[in-house]
Amino acid sequence: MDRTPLVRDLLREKQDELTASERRLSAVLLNDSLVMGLQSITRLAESAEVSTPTIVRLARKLGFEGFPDLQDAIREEVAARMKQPLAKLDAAERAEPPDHIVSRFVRAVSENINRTLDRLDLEEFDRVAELLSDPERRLHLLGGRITRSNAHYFFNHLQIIRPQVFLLDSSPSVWPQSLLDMDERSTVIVFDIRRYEKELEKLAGLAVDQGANIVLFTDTWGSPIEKHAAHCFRVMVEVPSSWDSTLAMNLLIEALVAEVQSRRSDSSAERITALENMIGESRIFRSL
Amino acid sequence: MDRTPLVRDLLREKQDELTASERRLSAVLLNDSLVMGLQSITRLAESAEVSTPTIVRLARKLGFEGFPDLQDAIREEVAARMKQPLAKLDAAERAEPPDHIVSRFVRAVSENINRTLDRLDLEEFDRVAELLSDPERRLHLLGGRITRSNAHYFFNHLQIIRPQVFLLDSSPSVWPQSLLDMDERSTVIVFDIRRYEKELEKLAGLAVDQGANIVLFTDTWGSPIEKHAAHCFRVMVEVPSSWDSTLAMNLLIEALVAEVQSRRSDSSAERITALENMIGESRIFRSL
DNA sequence: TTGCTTCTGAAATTTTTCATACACAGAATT
DNA sequence: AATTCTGTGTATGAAAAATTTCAGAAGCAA
Repeated sequence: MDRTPLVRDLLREKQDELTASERRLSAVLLNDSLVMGLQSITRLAESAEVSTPTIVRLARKLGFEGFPDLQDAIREEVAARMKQPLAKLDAAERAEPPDHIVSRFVRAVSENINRTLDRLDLEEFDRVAELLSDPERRLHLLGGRITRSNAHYFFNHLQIIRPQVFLLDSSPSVWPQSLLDMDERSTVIVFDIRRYEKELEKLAGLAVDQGANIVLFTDTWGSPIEKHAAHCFRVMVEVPSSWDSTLAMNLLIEALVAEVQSRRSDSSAERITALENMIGESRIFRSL
Repeated sequence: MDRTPLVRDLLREKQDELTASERRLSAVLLNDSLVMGLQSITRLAESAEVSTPTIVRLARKLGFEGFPDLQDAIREEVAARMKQPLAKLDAAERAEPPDHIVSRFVRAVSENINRTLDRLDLEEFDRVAELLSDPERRLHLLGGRITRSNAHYFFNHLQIIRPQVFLLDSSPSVWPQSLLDMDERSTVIVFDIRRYEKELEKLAGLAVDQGANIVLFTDTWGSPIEKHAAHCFRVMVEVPSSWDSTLAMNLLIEALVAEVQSRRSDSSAERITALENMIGESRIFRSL
């Protein structure tokens, strides 16, 4: 048997030459480590939601005679992988140099996420989800220099799901106006990681004085805002970089978004439909 | 069909009841971790030097309806084994209720990250890092409705590290002004995931016409911008939520930030010091 | 707009697969 | 020695798979 290039590599290599539906197919194949490709062409077509001719065309594009020929190559590849001990797969299969920044980064991020979850109190998560699902409560979001992006991301989604969501301006000079609205029917979500910013603490303190509830996202060292916060998520942020990683934080945010959405799926569905309509209409006015 | 008993175990278990040629067949199957069983019945028969009826008989003996049924079971078994051990990113062993949204989320995110990395071309990553590290090139960032937050995050960091970084306004009506600056010395970083936005593509096209280089972050289904892009990162975004997850994308962004920073660590250090000073001074003016 | 190219899947066609019927060989039983 | 039983393979056709053809859809250029 000639040293056929691996189907995986072929797929990745030719990715650019593939058409839309061929790429859909390729995604399905790469997803399950090619195992999907061991079905009949018909079933594979259904799985990938393409037609059988598309599959044949892809096979030819990769240099095979037809689908069965491609399938043979896949089978060999799978067989070869099955012989390896499982533990080795991860490192062996991925041909990355282990010291490449991406590899080191992923290791650090995995560690961060794991340790963040270790510390996460699921009941607190649920309580916060409930708090954020209450449409009667106003939500104010606020972040620091770096974490403002995270606040923005959270804001972006929450605003679609529910009413009464506000993102504070990046300039502290206009915060006082927002502060006026923060009372006992408000929840303030603050992001504050290392190089904690005085302004944030100041605002958090004032908000609490007015009766607002604070939900804090911070790192493990502890922001000064913790003492004001009703709920607090501590995430790991260290990575091999001059910067901190907010990935673990984003994970929590995304999980919260998913949970809040599912808690109010009925009402948010209406809201989303209304929103889509508006986007449709406003598009008319856009030029470019 | 939830046939929990593994084919492999079934074979070993019933070994005594098997006839001579059935046993020959069973040996072939067990030999290659069942992968041989994924061929057509004809070829499997040849490999094991038995006749096709023998194979059907064995399948029935094991409790399957026929050969395809057995083959399905084998395929599932192989697929299960091929599933990558998710490095350290695995919430399954954790004490969390496995069906809690957080747990499900983490599992999905792990998969996304692994698969995204599987597809990542490290050389392309390096080329993009180099592109972004060139201080002579202007960088314009741009995202869609949801991905704008990611663009913002990237912008936030790049702007600190290097000069000439610009974030396009969220309103397309003012894009033309930015477009003026996009020439062959510009790199445009576009984020575009599903529910691809026409405006983004339009802008990308125009930017390319002016000679700009496009770096695209998209999902695996393929944004229409791909055809304009000089570099393209495809990330997995599916999670158990109504929303897509941009975590894998954030990972790439953070890794790029780290790499760009380290490539120009000398010059960016100066820049950061200067920035810190400015923050220190401007704080004087802040009131609250 | 109009024609041109590219992509895609429905449908028709060819090829292969899979299961069945059956024949035959050898072993065990009468 | 004749008869049954068991294990096996050959031959066969229905069913499914793989390929080809072709026409419509979608995008692009002029």
